[in-house]
Amino acid sequence: MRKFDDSLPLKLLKAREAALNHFRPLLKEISLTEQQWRVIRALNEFGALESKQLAECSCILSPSLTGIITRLEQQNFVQRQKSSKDKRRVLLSLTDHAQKVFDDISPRFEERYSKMTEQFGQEKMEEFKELLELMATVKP
Amino acid sequence: MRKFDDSLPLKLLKAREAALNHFRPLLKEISLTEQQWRVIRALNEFGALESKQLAECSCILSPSLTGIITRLEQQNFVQRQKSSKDKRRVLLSLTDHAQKVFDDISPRFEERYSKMTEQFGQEKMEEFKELLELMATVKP
DNA sequence: ATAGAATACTTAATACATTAAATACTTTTC
DNA sequence: GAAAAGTATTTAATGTATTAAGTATTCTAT
Repeated sequence: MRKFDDSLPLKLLKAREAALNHFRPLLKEISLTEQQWRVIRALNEFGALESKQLAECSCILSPSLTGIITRLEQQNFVQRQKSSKDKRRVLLSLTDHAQKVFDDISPRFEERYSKMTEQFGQEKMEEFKELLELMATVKP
Repeated sequence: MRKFDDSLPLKLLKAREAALNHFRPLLKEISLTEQQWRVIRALNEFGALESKQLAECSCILSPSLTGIITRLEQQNFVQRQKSSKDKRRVLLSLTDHAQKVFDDISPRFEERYSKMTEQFGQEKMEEFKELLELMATVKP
């Protein structure tokens, strides 16, 4: 039978852990969790987003996102704003403070990302990302 | 700057989610979480293990494992046994019940694993796993 | 125009992740 | 041989994952 270690989900977990280890020191430095940072990155790129859209693109389920946003709001990183057209919807966006923190720190993330890519190998990384995208499309 | 979606950790997360979706229905059927199943699979392959070894090989941190084992013990899947040589250590092993459940269900996991591999492509899967292993070794 | 279906978000409950600190035991060192 | 340093596991505290259910609002079909 297939060995324990020959498990795709486990390998994906280990690879992700290894990748994240390149960025944890920076996250710790700015006292943000991995998920909080993902949310901030998404809002930085897309501007204001509704909760559902943000959940979709950041790969976080709505119930989790509610708590994450609440905490980011308390720390003055994100602001909630109810839509006037559809009162069910909530618009989320970065505060000026968050934008500043992001602009300050993101070059250092980029730097580490480059080093990681370099260590892994540029070409391999391209190939790797393509395979990851392909796997993301495989349906049960 | 690099786009939000062009993030290795995010791609790894999405790929893992997609992979896990192949097995979630089975896990739900036997009412075990992904982590509980990982622990059971490890104990099935390696027999009795100390807590630290189990944490290491199943990629679960010790504090998390304590809770997981406690719950598996309550459900009669795992038994704790203190080492007589070193009273700090705890030996963990599957109960007969767990072994039976494992033997019954694992062929169906294998079946789904094969289908997933087939959909993805056998050769691509080999290549993919190699890249994942390589990534797991890249250090910050 | 309105009952009922659908949608967006939140709450609730349980399980796991992460970091720090505590506990209990073992090994080292002087 | 006892204090100090180290180790294995657990506890504690906070944050996130997952599923189900609740709330408020909007849409749809009569």
